[in-house]
Amino acid sequence: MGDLREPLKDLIECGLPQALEVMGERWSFMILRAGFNGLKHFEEFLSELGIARNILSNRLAKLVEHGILKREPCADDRRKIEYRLTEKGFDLLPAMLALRQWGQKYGTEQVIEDPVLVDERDRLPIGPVSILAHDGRILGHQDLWLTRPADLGHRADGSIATPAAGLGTGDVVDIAAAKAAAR
Amino acid sequence: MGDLREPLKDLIECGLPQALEVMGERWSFMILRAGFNGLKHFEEFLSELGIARNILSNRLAKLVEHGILKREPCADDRRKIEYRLTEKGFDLLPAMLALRQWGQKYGTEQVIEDPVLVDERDRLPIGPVSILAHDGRILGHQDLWLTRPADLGHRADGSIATPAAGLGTGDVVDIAAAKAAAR
DNA sequence: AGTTTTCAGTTGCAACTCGCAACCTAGATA
DNA sequence: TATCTAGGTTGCGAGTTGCAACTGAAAACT
Repeated sequence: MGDLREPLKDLIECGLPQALEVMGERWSFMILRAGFNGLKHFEEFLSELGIARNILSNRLAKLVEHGILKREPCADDRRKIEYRLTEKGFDLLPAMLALRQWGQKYGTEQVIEDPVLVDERDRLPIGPVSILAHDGRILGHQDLWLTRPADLGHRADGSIATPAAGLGTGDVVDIAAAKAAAR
Repeated sequence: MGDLREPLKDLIECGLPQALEVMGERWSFMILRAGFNGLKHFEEFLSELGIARNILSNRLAKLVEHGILKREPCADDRRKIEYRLTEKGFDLLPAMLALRQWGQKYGTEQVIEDPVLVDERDRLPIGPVSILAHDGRILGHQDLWLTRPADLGHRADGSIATPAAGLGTGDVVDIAAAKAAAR
């Protein structure tokens, strides 16, 4: 497949484009979810997702290529191939859950989650996926600031501080100001 | 393994497909990120992202339609239109950050994050986006299980409990087993 | 052994989406 | 008035998706 198009990758000032390169594809997250649910074989994914064969083949290959799934021939039946999550794949769980929780919160159709995801220790439902401070406090978007590495640990003193929830474009410090100055 | 596997249920049992309906589109997350960075106007998104005009127009309309952005004519210049994040849009921050952190962790190219996202209170970098238990403990994928709502709060006793961390399909599968198999 | 079924694909083709460039319209600016 | 600017829309070629049919090898029946 000739990739004449990878504009996303050009904006490599944060990890987002890198993540989207793989997971931004149409079925990637659904396949990942199926993987978390324990599906391993081609035909399982096929009937579970209702995806076209060629697309599934292509997506699985891409996920394997990017190290999110491992492709291994089955021991007992050598026609079968097992697609299993790698550690890299498992590390997508927070992202997937966050997306899922968001979809659930705002989805039009009221989703009655028949099987509920719980903490195995006390069997109580898990809380929302959260952004944590270094000391474990839960942060909201109001609590986030953009700083240069050099300024780490220094409190804002009026001129250095950035009243913006910037998230990694590579813009210097104050994004709004930079934009304003640019015209 | 799961012999209790129930007939495959619809995929719509979890919020993921709902979330992907909007955010699964090719540029949605990049536009969202730009929104978090304070960009508001069409031409700003255009030059920041390098996206085609028609696609940007289409994506913005879809994001507005889904209530992630608000479209409001500018007061001072009536040609201009402001696209601003709604609360629903801001609620995507954990998902976006989780994705970004994953991309940063595994990205091929070493991203030197020049501006770092920090907790505004102490200006220390934020921690990883995490799955929390109801009491605030950070959970890994080993700690997650799938239960029926009726069984909430009851410890596993061998027959009722479901040793699974399925994430919405209704399948009953052990995520720990999947993880063990992954290596 | 010979036939059939299952698994994991590949190929061909129609429909759709993307990206680029050009064009359009209302509102500012000179 | 003419021109510029912001935010689109339209047309076209290329790329992507989905469906159905075909392949090839390894099990499973007969």
